[in-house]
Amino acid sequence: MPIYEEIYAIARQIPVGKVATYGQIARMVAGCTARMAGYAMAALPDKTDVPWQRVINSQGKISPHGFGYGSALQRELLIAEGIRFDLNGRVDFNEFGWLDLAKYLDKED
DNA sequence: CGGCTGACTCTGG
DNA sequence: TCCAGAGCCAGCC
Repeated sequence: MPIYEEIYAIARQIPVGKVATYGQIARMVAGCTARMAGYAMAALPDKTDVPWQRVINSQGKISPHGFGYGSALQRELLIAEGIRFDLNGRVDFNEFGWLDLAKYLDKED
C-alpha cells in the first residue's frame, strides 16, 4: 500500500468535530513526513471520502493552499462540524485536537 | 532514470 | 509574535 494511501487511512479515522496536524499523521504512518502528509492531501481528488478539512498545520491554522478558496472552504467545513477558530484563525488543540497534543508538551494531568 | 513540484516543520533573529 | 531559510521524500512528467 502506497504511503499516501496510509495517510488517507489515518485521516479517515479523524472523528467529526476534531482536527489533526500533518505532523501528527506523519508520526502515525511509518516512513512518513509532515510534508508527505500535506502533499498527500493536495493529491486528493475533488470527490473523496477523506476528511481532508480536518487536517491542518502544527500552528493550528489552515495552510493557504490554492488561491484561497480551499482554505476558506476548509474553514467553513470545520465550523460546520462544530470547530471554532480564535481571532487569529487558529484552532485550540486542547479542545478540538484529535490527539491531545498537550500531553506531548507537558503531562500535568 | 533524472528533474520538478508540493495543503509542512523546525530553528534563529 | 512574525519573517526567512533549510531539510525532506513520494509522485508525476
